[in-house]
Amino acid sequence: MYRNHNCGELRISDVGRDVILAGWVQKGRDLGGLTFVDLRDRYGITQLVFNMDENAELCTKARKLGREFVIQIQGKVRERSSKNPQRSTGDIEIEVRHLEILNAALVPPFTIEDQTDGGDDLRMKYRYLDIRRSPVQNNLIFRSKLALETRKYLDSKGFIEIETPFLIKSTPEGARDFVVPSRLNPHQFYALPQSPQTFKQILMVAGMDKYFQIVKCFRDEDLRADRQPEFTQIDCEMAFVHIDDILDMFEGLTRHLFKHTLGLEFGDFPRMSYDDAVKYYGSDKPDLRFDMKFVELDDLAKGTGFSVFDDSELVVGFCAKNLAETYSNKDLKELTEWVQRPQIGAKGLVYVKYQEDGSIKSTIGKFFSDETLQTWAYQNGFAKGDILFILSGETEKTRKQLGELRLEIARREGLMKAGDFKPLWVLDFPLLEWDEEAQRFFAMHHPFTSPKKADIPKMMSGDHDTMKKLKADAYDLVINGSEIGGGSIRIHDKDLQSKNFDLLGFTKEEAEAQFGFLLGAFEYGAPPHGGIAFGFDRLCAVMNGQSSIRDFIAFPKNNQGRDMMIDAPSDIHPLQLKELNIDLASKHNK
RNA sequence: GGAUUGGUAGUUCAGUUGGUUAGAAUACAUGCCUGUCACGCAUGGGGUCGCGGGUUCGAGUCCCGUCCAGUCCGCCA
Repeated sequence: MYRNHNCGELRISDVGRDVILAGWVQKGRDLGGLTFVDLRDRYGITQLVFNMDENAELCTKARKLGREFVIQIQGKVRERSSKNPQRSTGDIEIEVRHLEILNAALVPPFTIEDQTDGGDDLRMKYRYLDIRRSPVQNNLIFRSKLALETRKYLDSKGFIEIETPFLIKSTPEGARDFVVPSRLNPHQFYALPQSPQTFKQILMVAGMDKYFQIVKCFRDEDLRADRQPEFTQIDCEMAFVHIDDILDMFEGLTRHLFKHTLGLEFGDFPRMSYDDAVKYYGSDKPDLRFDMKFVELDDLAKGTGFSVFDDSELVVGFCAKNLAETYSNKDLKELTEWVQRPQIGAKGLVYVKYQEDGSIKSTIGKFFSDETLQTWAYQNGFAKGDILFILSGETEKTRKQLGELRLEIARREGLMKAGDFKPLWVLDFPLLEWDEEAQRFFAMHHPFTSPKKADIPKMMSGDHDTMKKLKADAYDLVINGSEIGGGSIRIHDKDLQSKNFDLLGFTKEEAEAQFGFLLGAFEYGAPPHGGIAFGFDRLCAVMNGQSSIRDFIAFPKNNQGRDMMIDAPSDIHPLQLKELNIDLASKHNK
């Protein structure tokens, strides 16, 4: 027997008990005649004590233990004479009788402590050491719990978990595919799924009307703190449903998950149209933990002879409460430079300070009288002490820029509070998105998304501008400004699906070659259906108030898509290449 | 593809205007210490200043190139 207790469970009530423990040496404290060793496993830390008077040989051995040695001890639980209330096992210690070193360890390259001194790349390279740290362990334990609760809820609602294949067909729409060469079919490739989308739709046609899967998906795009090339989705699909059936079901799932992991309960999630989200928050995923809703100032600001505003498509601003006295001219200048950075790209930043004494201070004071600016404040409900930030220009760009500024102010003012959760449904996304460069439409969600019923006739006959305005039965679940889930009612009619492919620029032949199986399935009795997919890694991170998903993934990839621990991707043996009929000559000729 | 920040001891970082032998903390090693739990005290070892080139009497510091890492934009149906 290696152990009969773990390192986190012994209490004062266990005093006198003979125990066997095993684990890693967290740290030793050698006081001369007395040596303490903290023994750690994933359940906690238990203090071992060795006394020179009682057993000099054993104590000497204990003094030589290094960090992260794996040891097994046998001893008796006893009450401490000086307790440590910081630790759950702090009332007791183990008076050790036998000590066995199961495995010695090198000095770790960073400290295995909650607040480690290790940088990110070291932690990734030695991920097995990093995962010994309790913050990372807790994240992985949370993830496991979240997956379990997901299965519990969906099972209770009659969902069936069905696995779909990883080796599938590459399609040009959407993200870049990871491809896998086929040995049996020379010069042909599988693609790894970006999502099980078409398979879950086929399952609906097959009559498995409530499907889900906690599944890996793969996208060969650049990485971010919240984006990995392989990531996990809670992928769901239901047949015979309208939008509300889906929203209700998965609002229920979200509630269940928050309740059973964090103990938090929510009322009904607010719902907002895509158009309103963009108009009032400059984003299709607004963070509603704070206000700063946009106010459009066209009526007030235009037509007064101030050309910057007169020449703008849109003049829009928001009110930052109680910042007039906090933000100095220097701060505002710095903020102006911030919005002018190429990543944001605004030309300048206009502000109107409605100061505590009632006076107005503004970058546009030269062009507008104090009375006029006071009217702006008055009409938009600003109070003394507030700042009105204004951007102007082309509508879409300006809204996006102001949305970024809104988030930046929130960051600076600490308004993005961890532990505060503001879920939101964003509804009625556009069906299509025009791509200037490619001179064609792309599906905003994906090519299987159903247009709103009322828009179907327009879709059949409409011109270019009408197409831009088509709305889809598509929805996103947003929490704290993070897109947690997205889905849609799908097209289940062959002709409508063909028309949609047509709008997206597919020829009949291309549509048939790439999605013929789906179009074929639709001819054999496809039920109305729809679904949603949750970004599982991102949900874990958001629920824990973190922005990076990497610490919720046991073995994540770095910015370059590399696994630093196993050093992948890597070269493969020429024989493997030969078997796959792949010639890398071009690589060596370079 | 682009913007930006960083790369100095095992680790996290400091290093002024270009100027003596490159520092701190922590980790590590040795010694002392019988109630520590961020133990304490003393001593010690530890550096290709990412790499290559240039400017200079002299480069961790300035310039050019390059590699690596982080964040962001593009991209991510």
